[in-house]
Amino acid sequence: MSLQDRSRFEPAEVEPRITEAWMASGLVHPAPEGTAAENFSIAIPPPNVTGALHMGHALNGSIQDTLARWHRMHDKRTKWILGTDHAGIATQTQVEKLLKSEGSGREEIGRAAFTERVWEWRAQYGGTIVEQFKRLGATCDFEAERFTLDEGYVKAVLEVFVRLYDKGYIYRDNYMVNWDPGSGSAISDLEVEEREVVDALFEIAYPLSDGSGEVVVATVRPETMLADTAVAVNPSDERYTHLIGKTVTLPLVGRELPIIADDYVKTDFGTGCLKITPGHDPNDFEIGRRHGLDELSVIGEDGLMNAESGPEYAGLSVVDARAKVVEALRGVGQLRSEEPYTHTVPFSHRSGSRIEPLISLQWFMRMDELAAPALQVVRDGRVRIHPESQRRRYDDWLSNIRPWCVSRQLWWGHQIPVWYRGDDEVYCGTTAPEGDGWERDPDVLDTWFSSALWPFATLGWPDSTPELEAFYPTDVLSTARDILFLWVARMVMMGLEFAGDVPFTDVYVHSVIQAPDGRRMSKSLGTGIDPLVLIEGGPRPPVFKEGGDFPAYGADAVRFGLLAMSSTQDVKFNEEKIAQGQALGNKLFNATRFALLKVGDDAVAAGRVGPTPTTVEDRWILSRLQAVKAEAAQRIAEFDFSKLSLALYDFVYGELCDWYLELIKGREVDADLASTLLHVLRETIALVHPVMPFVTEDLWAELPGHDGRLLAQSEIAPVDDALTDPEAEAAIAALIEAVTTVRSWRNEAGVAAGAFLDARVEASGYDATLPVLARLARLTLDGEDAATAAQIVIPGGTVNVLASGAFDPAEAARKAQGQIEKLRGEIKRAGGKLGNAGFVDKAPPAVVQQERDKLARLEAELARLEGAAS
RNA sequence: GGGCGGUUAGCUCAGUUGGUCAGAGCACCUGCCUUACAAGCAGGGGGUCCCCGGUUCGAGCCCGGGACCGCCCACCA
Repeated sequence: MSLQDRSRFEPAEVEPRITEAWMASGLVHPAPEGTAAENFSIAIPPPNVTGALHMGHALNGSIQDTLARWHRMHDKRTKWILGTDHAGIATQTQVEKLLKSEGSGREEIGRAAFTERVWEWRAQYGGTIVEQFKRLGATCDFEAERFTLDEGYVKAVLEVFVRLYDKGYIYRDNYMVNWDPGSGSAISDLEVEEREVVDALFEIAYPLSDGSGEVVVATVRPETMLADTAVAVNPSDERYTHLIGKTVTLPLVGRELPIIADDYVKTDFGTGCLKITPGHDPNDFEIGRRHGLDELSVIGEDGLMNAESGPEYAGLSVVDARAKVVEALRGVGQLRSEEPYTHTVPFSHRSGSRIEPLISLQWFMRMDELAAPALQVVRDGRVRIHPESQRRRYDDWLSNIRPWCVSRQLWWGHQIPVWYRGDDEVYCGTTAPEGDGWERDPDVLDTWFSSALWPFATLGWPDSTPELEAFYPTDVLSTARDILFLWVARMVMMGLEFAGDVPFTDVYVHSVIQAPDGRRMSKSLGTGIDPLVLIEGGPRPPVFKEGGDFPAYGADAVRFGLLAMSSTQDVKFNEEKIAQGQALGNKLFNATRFALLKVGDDAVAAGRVGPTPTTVEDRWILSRLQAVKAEAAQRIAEFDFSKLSLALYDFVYGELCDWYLELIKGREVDADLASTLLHVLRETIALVHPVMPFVTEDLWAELPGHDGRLLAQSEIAPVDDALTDPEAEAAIAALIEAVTTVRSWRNEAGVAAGAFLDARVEASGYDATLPVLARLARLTLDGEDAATAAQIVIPGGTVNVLASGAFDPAEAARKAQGQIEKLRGEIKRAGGKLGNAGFVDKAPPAVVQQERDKLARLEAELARLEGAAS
């Protein structure tokens, strides 16, 4: 349908067609040529293969695509690396659920069949989120999609593991880990979240073995006493120094426990005596290692009490065992107190289960050597983190880094490339060792281990490939705050260690969009908003006070809205910003319609497009266009996407449409005007394209003067300083103020909206704009001799309104009186300021002068108004 | 327990180095179908810039204290 037959932009109709054109053009898949310094690349944070597009993806997708399109349109070979993450636990859980629904299970079908099943699952559902990114208009490299478990990626992961093993950074050890009973695996510190819970705090008396008394310890986990191997006190705690070296008898168990001294114990907390359970508490574990204590385990990896806990408890759940232990202690009279106690305890971020600290044989990675250079590049500015405030977090974390538990007791993931034979033969390599009897370690690596290699593993590392040459290091990494350590910091470490350079030069940490009520957007809370529903229309989720359906806002509007919402801090979802984007798209659409209608088919056919100003408003809009282009470039450079999108909006509405298009409505169209108008429109559309790609691409095709390439493949021309025109800007600024002032006056003086007022303009600075002033303010300027009935003060003079029946003189007088009073007030304030010796003496001369000018101006205005009123 | 951020119009938020800084969008009120757009146009009302001190000729902005709200980190039983 032709443009003139439509009066509004219909995204649903246009988006599929445009997407197809982009994909067919090959623009998303750049040839691996040139160097990374010349080219522009971004690696997408790989979404989980199980995932569906949520608001975070939509925001980050909008950000990255805006950057990609911006740089592509500035003549950079641009690659946006795309792929998905195998997401060990999430995916395994998903498929296990599926198996369960079939009455089967992972243990029943075995490892090989299970992983086969996951691959099948991925083939069937894994492409969802990638397609959803397409709906957003994202120009990721869909032709080179990667997966963190594809063949090349496996090669990279194994290579990295082996090299780290050979360096001694990766080692296997019995160590205290965060055991997640939910997933049946160890997890890293970063996957643990602290939650506040109310438990009971128990005080238990441990009698001294020599019968000379007792010590009282406090605990929220009495069941772990079965694994106690000591009682600790602070060495400087005089209440207990005489007991150090003695032993107590562990109630219920009868084991003798030494009383040891350790600085960890606080003297001013609890009883000052601490039961030590190295097998089930991270602090006790550390203390135990310091003092060479036994490490007993009474809780197994299944979360149940094990044989070690004794026949009475073995097989019980931790909770049941706790009750039973408390009961038994009460029975023997050793329970001293029980009271409610609020504290924070660790939970698994993934499964939601309460973490069980256990000693377990796991693979760990020493991080300090890798952390030092990663810290340095950020301090040096080789990697810049935006906003700056996030840098501190990065710095703090890397400065206090601890070993990383990298093994997971899962089946879905990169299996650890270590083989064992017998009790003491160990082999680590990228391929299986020669010979018989070798058995591979069953564990897989933490998903983040492979994610850490993302920017270079996706480009072909460890091979030396043209892709690495052309696109590594990448330029920008845009991500949410919650994975700054989990992912970003580790990429920096791995990039420096293995790819020989930083993985990216700028990290942009974007805001988190919260639900409209300020809560976290979450599927389980019902506070989530599906970006696709915003694009396509559909029911509003319950977090909205007002029900009904979202209109089909379209991808452009959603992109604009999300960018406009974004900030350096978290923000609440604001539907109005999406609507604002929709309005902008529609505005551009209609502005283009108008321009094409205005210039006519002949001018379109002639295809002459370029800046050929013949009037002051032409010079003005060309000058303003340079300004908005410069501002856009600056906003991109500082990653301020909110200011970027709002600047575009302000230009299109506040300058191009409200004023320029209105100003030229009264003009005959000549070839120069047509050329200028089409030029301004083209440039505007191109400038908006990175934020709102669909509507702009659609309109681009309607405009003359392009070379057949898609807008997405075209350039945004650089700012042309020769077109910057302060004189024209001043003239039009005055005109705008004059028009606005007269309109306001008319409204309040009761002038009918369409009526023309007889008037005479007595003001300087309107030589070039008098006719448009008259037209836009609806003034008739031919009553030379008539008497002035009212005066309106405009920049540079007045508009003298002549007596007529078109306005109410009483209202006009009242309006004038109001203005006079306001002016007197301002004059008084300015006069007071200038009468203040402190101000005149101490303020900078320019400020004082400015105030003097202001006072003079106000007084002149007042004089004119009073002259008219008297 | 440390660290960071926030509090500005009814709502969501901008406000660079202290001096046209009291703003935008939406909502609201008034008037307009002025043929690009009623998903539009023109005009308008509306704020103790969280509170208390301080610095300064001058504070939304700087300093001190406080209140409330978020977030991150953290091994007090």
